[in-house]
Amino acid sequence: MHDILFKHLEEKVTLTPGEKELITTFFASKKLKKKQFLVVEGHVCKYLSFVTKGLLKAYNTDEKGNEHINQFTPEGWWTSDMNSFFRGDISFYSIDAMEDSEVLVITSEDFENLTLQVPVMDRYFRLLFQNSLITKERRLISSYTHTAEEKYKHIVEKNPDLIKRVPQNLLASYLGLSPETLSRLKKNVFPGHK
Amino acid sequence: MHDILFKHLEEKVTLTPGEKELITTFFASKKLKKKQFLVVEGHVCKYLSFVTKGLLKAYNTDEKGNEHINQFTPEGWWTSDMNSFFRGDISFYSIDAMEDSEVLVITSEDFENLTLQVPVMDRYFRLLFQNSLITKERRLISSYTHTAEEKYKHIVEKNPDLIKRVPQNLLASYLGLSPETLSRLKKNVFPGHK
DNA sequence: AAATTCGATTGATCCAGATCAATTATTTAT
DNA sequence: ATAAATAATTGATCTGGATCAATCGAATTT
Repeated sequence: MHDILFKHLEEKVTLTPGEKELITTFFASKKLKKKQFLVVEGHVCKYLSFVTKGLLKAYNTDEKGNEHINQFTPEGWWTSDMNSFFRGDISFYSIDAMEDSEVLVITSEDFENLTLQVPVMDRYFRLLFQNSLITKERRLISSYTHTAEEKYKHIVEKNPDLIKRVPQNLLASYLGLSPETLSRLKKNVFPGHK
Repeated sequence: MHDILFKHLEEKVTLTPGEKELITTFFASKKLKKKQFLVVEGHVCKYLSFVTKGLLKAYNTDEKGNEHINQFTPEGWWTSDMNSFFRGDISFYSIDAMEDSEVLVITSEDFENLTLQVPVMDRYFRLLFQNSLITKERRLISSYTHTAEEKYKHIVEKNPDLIKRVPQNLLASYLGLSPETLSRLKKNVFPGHK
């Protein structure tokens, strides 16, 4: 259960058996059925969650009722409304399961204790956030500089795996496009294909 | 010189006198005249820089020759092309001084040594990156959901200080707008004013 | 202080992608 | 299996903001 978590932690930092044991005690396991919510927009996001199985999505609903997907989270990745989790504000995003899923969750108080008791976790999350920041920055620049078609080509190339698991309308939302636009531009990207 | 740096570090973590002394040895001071480059797009970004005076900008030039500003960095903030600095790739951004400025710089090897010798720096940067990530995420969602006018109103409200120091065409670039659009929408936001 | 460079404004036109609407798959639930 | 709900496609139209172009203003440079 925690094996996937340790595998990921140990890609970035070295852990002693004692630290591993301690880390285990901080996380609770949670099963989510498809469509079940982990966080609901407007509530406080109580958990930082590591996905061990399945696929979640985090999204915001704007004033006009349009949903904007912020993140897809498959196995081996973390998800949360960070602003809500770390600062206690109400959550801007809802997070729900796109498939039957399993997550390891930690509360913010426990997160604080974990980093104090196992300082190398600060290093792990420093590296994790550092990488996320690089990715997020790229996405932001891409949102300004790339055309709809370029954005689609790019994600197909970089995340072929994800494309297969995600309905097209939700992928459109993630890319900041309307479903119609994504449907149309596919013909240009794969002219010959069904 | 390093005082501003310590003031900022100590907002997030506690440092012993010994740690402070050690930290000091890792940073070199650098003066930049207005328009001078700290990094040039296409080269490796050698430094992570803490601005102690002045104002820098980080920007990318796309295929069509348009500049897209990624970040304005005034005193008390960090700047770098993180992907280049941490991974050694060539830099996607250029960074230059918008005013005569002073920065404290650290190389990536020294950054690695710093975090190993002063582990609490991992915590500091974990917290720093965590906050940056929250901000960057908001900007990304905003780029999809908000109109040009909303983006402008928002930044005027949140960064009134910055607005005064930044020419309008560069602010437009930061917001992903053309200078013409920003000029026009101002009339709607401040109808009475000159 | 004149000259040059750079930024801001205003007007006219254009276009990528959104929106509205209808039709046809494809899932999901019963 | 059948019905109901949801997703994808296609067509027609609209629009926010970009682009092109000219003028005006402000700041640097010599």
